[in-house]
Amino acid sequence: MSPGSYDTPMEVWNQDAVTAARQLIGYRFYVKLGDGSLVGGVITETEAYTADDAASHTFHGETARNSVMFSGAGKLYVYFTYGMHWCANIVTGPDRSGQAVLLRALRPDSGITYMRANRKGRPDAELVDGPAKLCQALRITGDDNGAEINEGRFVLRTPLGRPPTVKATTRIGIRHDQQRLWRFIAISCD
DNA sequence: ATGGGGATCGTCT
DNA sequence: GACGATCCCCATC
Repeated sequence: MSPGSYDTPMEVWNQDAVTAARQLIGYRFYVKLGDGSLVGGVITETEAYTADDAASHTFHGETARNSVMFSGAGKLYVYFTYGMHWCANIVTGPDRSGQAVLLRALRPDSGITYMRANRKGRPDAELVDGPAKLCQALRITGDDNGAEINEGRFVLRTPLGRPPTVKATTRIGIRHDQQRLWRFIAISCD
């Protein structure tokens, strides 16, 4: 695949979560600040969650918390966990199928100063190397649950360089369906 | 370098 | 009432 031939962000999130999670590695995710500047970087780690997957919030059907995952692709699903952490997902297609891609890590390329301020005292290598750290660095909270990507303050863009090599492994922190290799990690990435 | 446990509260049974 | 799609600190090697 040559530069310029990437699927658009909308084409990516309209697919099922597993396909989208793999493809999103190398895409770029940002929050737009009030002054128009971007904070974020290259997506280097994702996980897929589907409705027939016991590890997913949607496995037991629609509830108040997970309703955004059933409300159409291209939105942000943000949930609160362990009494203190936020985690962010991109809802994928098919619409209303209860699927999403957890954003687990970025390689920062914009707004480092903002991320350092939100992750005070942490070395640069630990600014956005986990799902809750990512939300902390970009100040994503429950207020952002349901936000439409590329229509408001959240920006998803195609890769700049060559597509990365991607490795699939077991997902982190789950008890059920550990045999599914639905965690995707960038090995080499431009 | 690696591993165990505490923090902390919304969500669902 | 139990447990989590986690992180951080501290102990130990």
